[in-house]
Amino acid sequence: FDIGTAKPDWSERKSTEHIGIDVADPTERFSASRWASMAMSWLESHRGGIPVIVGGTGFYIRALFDPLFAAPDIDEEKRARLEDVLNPMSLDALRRWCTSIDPARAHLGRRQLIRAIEIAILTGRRISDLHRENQNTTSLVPAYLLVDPGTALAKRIEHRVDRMIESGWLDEVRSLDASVAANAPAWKASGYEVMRLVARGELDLSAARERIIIETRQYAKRQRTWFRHQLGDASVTTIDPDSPEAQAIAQRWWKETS
RNA sequence: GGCCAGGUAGCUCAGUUGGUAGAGCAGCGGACUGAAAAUCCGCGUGUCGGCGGUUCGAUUCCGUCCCUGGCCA
Repeated sequence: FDIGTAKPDWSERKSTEHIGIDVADPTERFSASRWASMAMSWLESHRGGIPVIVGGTGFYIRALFDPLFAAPDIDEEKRARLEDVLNPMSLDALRRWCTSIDPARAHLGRRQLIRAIEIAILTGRRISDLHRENQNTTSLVPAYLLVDPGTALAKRIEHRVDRMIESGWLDEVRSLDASVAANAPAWKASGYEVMRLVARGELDLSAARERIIIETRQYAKRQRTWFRHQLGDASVTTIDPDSPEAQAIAQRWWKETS
């Protein structure tokens, strides 16, 4: 999963050391806390410079500076058995169940409802309580640089998708489809499931292109909403990369944070 | 030029036996504590193609014109 995930290419990796690429198998279930603990160990083993953490997944980055509660130990076998019961359930049914055991989480999405029910049943504790009692802290203080080209974003997304297609995305997906389990979590990455339909001859490329552009735009919209509301009182500097002042603002931000 | 089918939300369409209309998608806003490029929640006034006519009342019926597609010349 290289092309559609926009991994930095070899020349970029040569000019700047990149850490944290290809750290999980496509079939693995990953998590924000796993990423945060990996990231913490990378930071500790690279003292000396100022690390720049780059990416669009606010939840993962925040988990590093505002640590998640310590997960209670859960018997994996019991969890698997419970999921066999939960997975086939309708959204409404999950919501009703969650309303009765952890109502503070009942307004969230399917994935989150399942987790809330699992934690409550398998540990006897509510996530909302664990969250409130969370004592985990870190001395790291982030300074965010939010890069948002505003209305120009739509055009940039189109170009980005076109470049991926030109770079052989379809061939990549064809070979992944032959080697990676169809339900592997990595297929959830934007565009991959749509491209897989093209690879299987179930959708034509131009329809897929439109679909992927829309998916990406919708993801970007969610990112904007997330960064607008979920960063608390962290320091955030915003730049429009197309604006003439962008570089100067970024340099000032860099100086102030270092 | 003739005949037929259409013209309703940004797009694809439904609908109103005459009382000014609603779905999906897109878009916008929001939620978010171990699958987050994920998972969810909320938001629908638009000359119902134009102009006339009938009617208390027309997007709906009638006439006419314009546009699109198909068939025939």
